[in-house]
Amino acid sequence: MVVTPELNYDQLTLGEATLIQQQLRGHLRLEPFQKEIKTIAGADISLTLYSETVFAGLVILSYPELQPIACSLVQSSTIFPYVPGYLAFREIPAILKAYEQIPVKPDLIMFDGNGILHARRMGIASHFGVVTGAVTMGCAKKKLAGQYAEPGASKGEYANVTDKGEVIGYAVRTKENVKPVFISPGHQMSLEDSLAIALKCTGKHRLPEPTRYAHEYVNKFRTGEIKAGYHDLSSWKLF
DNA sequence: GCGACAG
DNA sequence: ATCTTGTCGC
Repeated sequence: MVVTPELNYDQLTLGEATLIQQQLRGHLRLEPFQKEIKTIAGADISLTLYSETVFAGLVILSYPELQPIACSLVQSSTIFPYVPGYLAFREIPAILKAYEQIPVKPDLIMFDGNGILHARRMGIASHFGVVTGAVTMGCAKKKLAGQYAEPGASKGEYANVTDKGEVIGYAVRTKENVKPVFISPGHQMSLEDSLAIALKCTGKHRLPEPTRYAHEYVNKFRTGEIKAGYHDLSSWKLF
């Protein structure tokens, strides 16, 4: 873990936020992930237009089955604006609350955003990983930084995303004839790990199962279909 | 100055 | 991100 003042992110200036990102970058670890993966979580937030209310959540899936087994939902608020490159300061406080509420932490977390595929190599997935010590990776729907050549149209094809001469992630075709998603390691895993895991989490949709379910659940949470708290989603299957 | 720009 | 209907394509 790392020294982080209070998460007074709401009061930070972009200059201060940049300094925090540069400091956190010094703690990034991208060594290959060794252990066996048994659970993987998807993290995401849902917002209401013109409101500072944030509906955050994580959905834990079994791996490699990719079946939802639990979810943690929390309502929070933020006044930090959305600024490309600083998404972490707007979403992490809320996601952290939902994460702390989980009794048994997942082996790794996939975020709806980037890991090191970021101008300063400190996207939301990397930021959360360094702050909590968790194993993380990113999966964004649009390119934030770098350049890439359009990958082949078949599912599973991919292309490197490079920036200043280094590979910082991949543009991955998770479904035939659909726009690619952008994969990158967040913390405690290698570039290759992130790509391999993303491909194994691909189902019938463009978004990998972890983030797809996370998006679905936080949205149901925002509309009132599901209540806040930690919910076990698999016990009923035992009967 | 110009273009790019996760959610 | 969110507000929204039908519609084209696999």
